[in-house]
Amino acid sequence: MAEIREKEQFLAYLRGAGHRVTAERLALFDEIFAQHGHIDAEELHAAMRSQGLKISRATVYRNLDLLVASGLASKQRLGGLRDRRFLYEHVHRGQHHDHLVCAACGRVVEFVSPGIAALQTEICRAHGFVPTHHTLEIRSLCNACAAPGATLGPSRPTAQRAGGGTGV
Amino acid sequence: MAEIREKEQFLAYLRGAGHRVTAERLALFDEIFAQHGHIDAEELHAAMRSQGLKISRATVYRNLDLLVASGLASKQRLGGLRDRRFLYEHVHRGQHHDHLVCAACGRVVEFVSPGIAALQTEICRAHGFVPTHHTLEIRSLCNACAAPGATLGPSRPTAQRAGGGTGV
DNA sequence: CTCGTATTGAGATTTGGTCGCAATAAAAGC
DNA sequence: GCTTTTATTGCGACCAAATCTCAATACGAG
Repeated sequence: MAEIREKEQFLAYLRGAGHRVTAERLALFDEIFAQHGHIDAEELHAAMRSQGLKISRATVYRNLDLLVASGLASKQRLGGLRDRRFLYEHVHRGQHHDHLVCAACGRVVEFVSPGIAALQTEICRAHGFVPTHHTLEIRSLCNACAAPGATLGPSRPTAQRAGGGTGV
Repeated sequence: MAEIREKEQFLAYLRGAGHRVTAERLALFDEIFAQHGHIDAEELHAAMRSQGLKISRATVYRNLDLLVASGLASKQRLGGLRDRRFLYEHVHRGQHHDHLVCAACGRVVEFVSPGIAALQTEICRAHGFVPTHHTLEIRSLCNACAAPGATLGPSRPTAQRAGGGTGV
């Protein structure tokens, strides 16, 4: 549990924005920080219920938006299989990574690339976009799915984290 | 009307895959090539109906998938406002571009960046993805939406095309 | 502790997209 | 050209994801 700073930040955000601090909001915070990778609202709700927590679906959806507004969670649809639902992910102060997702099986790999980050900024500036709040996503095919006789189905929705700054 | 080659390609694809050439398919082809930017299935359907064409919603959806399978149209959700629906775009032989989309107003700018394309390939290879079929999307904020007192709403859903190879 | 009001829960509703099936119409064969 | 076969169409029902409504609840200011 090293997300104490983050919880402080969440509380500060809530109070600063005139929102109340409710048991549901804290529980949701805990849950999303307990989760490892990308998770959707439905799964999050199920996970909480199965722990005996009483929280409604609507509340999960509503408060996820709050968590995103506070800057502590990101919400995005990743391409490929799982793009039917929004996926949420907790954010650790300032740390940013981008996503490489397999268009066939939905596998997600997180990566950090200084090179691409720089170009991203260039491109934004060149086209009248401000160079902040980027989100970059590359949709491609993982080796397994690209293999000749690939089954082309959801194999394992695992997300692995790539070592920072591969130098690429 | 310079999309004669493309129509040939579509017909070739249909026959090659054992599909029939129907009036609806040709009409849909014409419509998507008559459209300028990204358009969703619902809008496409409405546009066709308003021209007096009789085609059902289901048929539009079904045949859009076909058009994508033929390689003549792309289907993707772009981040930001309009990410509720899939957006379609006709594809001119082999030409590829990526998207820069405003997370607030949904404005989309198309760009081509050799530099980013190269890094994309590197990153794919580095993480066990095959370096083909990329789709790269940068979500950020356009100047208008990032401005201090921005209204933060859908201003104009126009898509402008950026000149090829900015050298960036 | 009391009170005003934001928040919650349950279910209805909306939205985007797919499905099942009878009617229709490509296109192959004669 | 006329059948025959069978993919395709259109319609409405259906499904999933997310949002909304509104009465009941509970946070937190005073």
